[in-house]
Amino acid sequence: MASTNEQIVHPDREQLELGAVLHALSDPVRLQIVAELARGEVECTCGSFALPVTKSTCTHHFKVLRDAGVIKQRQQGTTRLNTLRRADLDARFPGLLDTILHAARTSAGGHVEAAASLTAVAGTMGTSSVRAA
Amino acid sequence: MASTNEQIVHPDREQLELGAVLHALSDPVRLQIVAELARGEVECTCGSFALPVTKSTCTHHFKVLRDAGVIKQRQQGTTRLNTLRRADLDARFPGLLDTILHAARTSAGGHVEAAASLTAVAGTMGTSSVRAA
DNA sequence: CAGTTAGTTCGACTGTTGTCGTACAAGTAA
DNA sequence: TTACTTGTACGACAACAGTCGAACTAACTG
Repeated sequence: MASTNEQIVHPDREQLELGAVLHALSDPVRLQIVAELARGEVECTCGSFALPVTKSTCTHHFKVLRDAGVIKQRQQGTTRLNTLRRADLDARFPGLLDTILHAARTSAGGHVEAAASLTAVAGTMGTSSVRAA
Repeated sequence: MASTNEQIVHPDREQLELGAVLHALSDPVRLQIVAELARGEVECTCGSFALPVTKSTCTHHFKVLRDAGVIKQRQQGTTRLNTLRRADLDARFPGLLDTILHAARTSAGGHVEAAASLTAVAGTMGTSSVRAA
């Protein structure tokens, strides 16, 4: 594993809180993560994101997203694969994710090109980091 | 006026930031304010909300909503009339407000009955606080 | 005029957030 | 085994958020 053998905990679908989700998505770094995650429906490692923060900060943001129920993390060797909990989010808050992602894409520009960097980085990644959905 | 003659500033439609809006709506008190504001399309005074906080905290929350561009405030005698900036929000972030309000209404229950209290309080209000849309 | 009403402003306080660096753990590759 | 890679854990820190109470301001009401 990446670190301790502590289990990765995710909230149940029924436990998702709107406030927590909105707060999780109100940070630009986390919104960028979710946007990249939503673009390609694949499992991405934490390191595959071109984020302007250090590793530890990155870990923190992924934990916030996970605790809010926005993403799911799965251990795979030394890496941690991330996926959007799209089904759960759509079930609890219909249309919320798509609406926010669309708003993030069209407005508040400047982070729209993030997907390109993701794709570029993904090309340099190892074997098991990305797999087709 | 309620206090100083300082002008009430609102951001332009183009200046609305998604992160700020999401952050503004991630607080339960503010979400309640917006939900009540959205229910009846009228101008409500700050005091017409049955909020579980003091006046000064209330002022703070209204300022956050105003700075984020979620609401518009207009001075009217000693009171301040609040309206949702629905048109601006819909223009910048299509569907976002309705989606969040719907999510707040259906899920995360417990604040759904807020509208009833608003109606009750509105009935006790003075003359110019509520007017038909 | 004095009193009431509606809301702001100003500290103050506590808790949370975003950030970092260093140290560490676990798997993978040489 | 020895590195290297990937990520976590742990302080630490400054900044911010939400809360309150007290003082204040301005309009309205008697």
